[in-house]
Amino acid sequence: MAVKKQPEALTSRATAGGRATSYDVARHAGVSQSAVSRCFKQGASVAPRTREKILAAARELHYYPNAIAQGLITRRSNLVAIIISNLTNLYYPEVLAELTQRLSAQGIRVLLFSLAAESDVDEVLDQVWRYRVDGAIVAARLHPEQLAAFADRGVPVVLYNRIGEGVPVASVCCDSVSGEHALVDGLVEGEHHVFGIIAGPADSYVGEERVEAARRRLQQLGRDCRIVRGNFDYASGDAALKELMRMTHRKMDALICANDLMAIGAIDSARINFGLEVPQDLSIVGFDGVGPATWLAYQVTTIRQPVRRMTEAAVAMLIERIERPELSPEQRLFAGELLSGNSARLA
Amino acid sequence: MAVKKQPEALTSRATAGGRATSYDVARHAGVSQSAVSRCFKQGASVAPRTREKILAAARELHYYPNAIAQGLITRRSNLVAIIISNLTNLYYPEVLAELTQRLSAQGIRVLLFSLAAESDVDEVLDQVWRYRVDGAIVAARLHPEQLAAFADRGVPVVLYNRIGEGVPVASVCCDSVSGEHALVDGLVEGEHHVFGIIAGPADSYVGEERVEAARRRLQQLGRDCRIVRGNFDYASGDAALKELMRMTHRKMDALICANDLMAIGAIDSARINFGLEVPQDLSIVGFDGVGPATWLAYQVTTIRQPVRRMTEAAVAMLIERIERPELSPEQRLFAGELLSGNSARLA
DNA sequence: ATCCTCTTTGCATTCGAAGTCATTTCCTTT
DNA sequence: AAAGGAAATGACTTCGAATGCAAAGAGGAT
Repeated sequence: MAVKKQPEALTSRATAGGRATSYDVARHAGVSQSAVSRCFKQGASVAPRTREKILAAARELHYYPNAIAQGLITRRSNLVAIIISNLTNLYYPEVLAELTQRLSAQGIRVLLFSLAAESDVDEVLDQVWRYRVDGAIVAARLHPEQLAAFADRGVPVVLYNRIGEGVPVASVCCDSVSGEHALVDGLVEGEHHVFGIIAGPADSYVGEERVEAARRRLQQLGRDCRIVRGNFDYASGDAALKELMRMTHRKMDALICANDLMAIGAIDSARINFGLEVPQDLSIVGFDGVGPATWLAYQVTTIRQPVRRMTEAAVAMLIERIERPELSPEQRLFAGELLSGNSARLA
Repeated sequence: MAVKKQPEALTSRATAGGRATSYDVARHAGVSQSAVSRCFKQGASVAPRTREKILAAARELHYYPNAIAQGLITRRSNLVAIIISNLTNLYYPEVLAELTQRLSAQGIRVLLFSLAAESDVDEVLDQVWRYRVDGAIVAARLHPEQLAAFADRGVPVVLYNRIGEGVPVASVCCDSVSGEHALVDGLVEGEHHVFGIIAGPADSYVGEERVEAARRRLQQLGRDCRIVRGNFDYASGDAALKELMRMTHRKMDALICANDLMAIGAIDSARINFGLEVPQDLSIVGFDGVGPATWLAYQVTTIRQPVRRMTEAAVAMLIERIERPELSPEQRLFAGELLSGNSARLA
């Protein structure tokens, strides 16, 4: 059995250009390491004069508590993983910025994972486990087993704009159904007759939900529609419009797009490739309320997601669950706001 | 002097729903903790049969090495901070996604900091020091003292699209001078006479550099110009155009914008607010090559930044410096590519 | 069987801060 | 002045993995 060395045997690294430790500060201030630790902890018992001495020493040595060491001993990394699949979507950067700033404000750091392909998910999760994140916010498609892995490991998750498929998971979504109903109702009352829909990629939860909601509502109101699939980007809006024009013999007078970017692509295509007036000849609506939707040239009629409220809710839900892991999985649905815009003749 | 406890006194957490440690795996496989550690380390000496046993145990217990503990002992967190000021810029999401994916591919994790206001920088840096990141990529304005702090702490930095002001720091930039020269030369040869410039916010490095390059070149070619300041966003392109039209009595026939987003705002404004044809009545050029610049409605004549090559260089430079901190600060300048587009009559 | 080398393995220690517990200090009260 | 109690402080251990070092084992040559 070995005998433990005393702290004073440690050499100071503070002066050697490296980073100071709590021991360095302790020695410099003539106190124990425990005192230094307490000094940086909220509500710990330290005499005012001692605190002063220690803080002065800390300043002098440029001491910053090592979050890695803190994480090890407290079992709280103060890290949250944010997993996002397609950052180039125009919609997600805003969400990411909001989430990051809100988490920062709560003293939580963001470990960002951006997926190039869905197949990378497992590698990403591997890293998520290794870093012992306190929680995760996910805006990417996960298999049920992958979601279950979070539960197994006791890592709280909040899904953003998607729900757990088969697995109960906390989530924050923008209500596709009410949004699409508002759009469809407006279009129908606006005397449109031939409807087209541009769907998102098949593996997008919100994409499918929006299209399904729109289709159902049209059906309820006795209207038929043609559906073509896009992939959420500008070019696919253009391509899908061309396809729909072919299918409907150019009779289409209302187009519902699963997101704004495709709506914008379709608007440009209608005007430039088909010489149509939007909305006189063709009404086009989108979903999301991204920045370009309000540009003068477009003024897309769309449903704006309440990003601030949604991110606020996501962060709040996650933090709640980090602090009280027993909380049940809750789904929060936010109604979007109808932006009347100028790209559709709504009643 | 206290006597050290033996590892077997530790209780297993592997079965308790928590996370398995290397001790749990060791006990399960009937070996020592050191063996487990070696087993997960590249090129360490472990007998094949032992390795098998350990890997099997690890799989069974869902063991993932604790990156926090590894970081503490090895003094390598494998974390890199990415500090970005305005994520909503349309240009940065692409950069961020590229950087994140490239770093991931190198086994490095990204700690993301998104600034709401410049004043937040110091709080962000505080966190950067605490997490003992191995390096940082910065696309935000830092004071010389803030840059110096990185050097003091031996944390390598690479600046993205900005250079160290007064402090030598590694950086990756897109060449504003050659880019603006190409644009200006094209415009001048294209028989334009009344020039306007929409600058970026005064605190933007690239903004100032681009405008200065354009202004100088115009001067060299004996052309005068009016300059109005925007803030890089769409609305400010519109506002600045109005201001310039007022200043030049609507005679302006060439407009140089410090970025694409303002160019797009100006194009829309020219068409919609002033009934002008672009480029027949007014040529407008931008800078960046963001997604919307290639949309059918705009087809902005601009300089596209080679984002892939730039991010690749930034990551490579950072990793080099993490491994060999003595490397000198290098500045790498990438030439942009002229996208001829359709928003300007170039010669 | 003996000796020597090379590979495997385990022990003990270390990274830096947090927290438990025992001890000391300080102040108040009588 | 003594006693009581609260506040302040320090010694020591702990988190989980990496690693220097010594011991043990395997294999080869003689």
